[in-house]
Amino acid sequence: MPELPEVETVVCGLRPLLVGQRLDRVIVRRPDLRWPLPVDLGQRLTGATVTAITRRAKYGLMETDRGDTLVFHLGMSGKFHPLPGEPGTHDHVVFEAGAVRLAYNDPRRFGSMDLAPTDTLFDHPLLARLGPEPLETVFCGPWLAAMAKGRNTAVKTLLLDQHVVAGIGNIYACEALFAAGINPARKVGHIAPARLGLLANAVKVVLADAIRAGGSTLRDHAQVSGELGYFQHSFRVYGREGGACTGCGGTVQRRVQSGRSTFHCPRCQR
DNA sequence: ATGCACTCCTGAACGC
DNA sequence: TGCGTTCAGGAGTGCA
Repeated sequence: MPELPEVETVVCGLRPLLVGQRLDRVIVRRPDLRWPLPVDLGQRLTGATVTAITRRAKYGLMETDRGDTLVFHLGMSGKFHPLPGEPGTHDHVVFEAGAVRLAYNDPRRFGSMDLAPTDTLFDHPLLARLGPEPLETVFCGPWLAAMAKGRNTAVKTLLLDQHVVAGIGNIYACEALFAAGINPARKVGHIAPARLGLLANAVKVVLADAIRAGGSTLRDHAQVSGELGYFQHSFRVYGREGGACTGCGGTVQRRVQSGRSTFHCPRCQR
């Protein structure tokens, strides 16, 4: 389940393979991902040279010399992998550039791709209203406090709101709340600003550590090289229901919060 | 404006 | 062994 660290890992893997390369051929084999791909996506990318590959929130951005940028989201199960032979069932888009042949593979098809003009890229509806990057300095305790003001929602829900801060998903929300010692169900409007400062800092530390580990591989995530991330071995609460809390030895609990599993230690997180 | 349920999809894990 | 059920969840949509 790609969140910010996983997308960062994928983008870093794509960069050395594609930046500076001319895309000889881009073949759309299955256009019905989360949204229908633009009908001319393959045609518009074919012949273009990739000039940069970056990331915004959980989106990858592949810029070309034709004034277009490919915006892609990995959804739940999207990955890029080298394609030595024939494409398989879930290899929906194939990129060929010289000796490089890559497939975008996405069994669940929650991912998406679109093309946007580079000069107005951040006006794209998927990107325009995103909150700040969690690793940038704008995202901090005072920012969280401003976002929390007057809100009656659970603190975990606020962390998952991409308009508040962009790129955090279920796993890292759980881990950051544990690191900050805050109960995920606590109403965000009632948390002292100082504690929100601890939380903002915890988000940064958890994400930076996860990027360093190549992300987390649970079921789906893999780097472009096929290597697996290993941050899942560092989880303190996520997926550890019934296990001993690494902080106090108590029991990690799971509860469902707005349809998602939330893991926390009731003793360490208040 | 805010908060919530619902929806998309498939493979893995689980229960009988 | 095999079938049916449940779960995982990012994020847009639509409703109260």
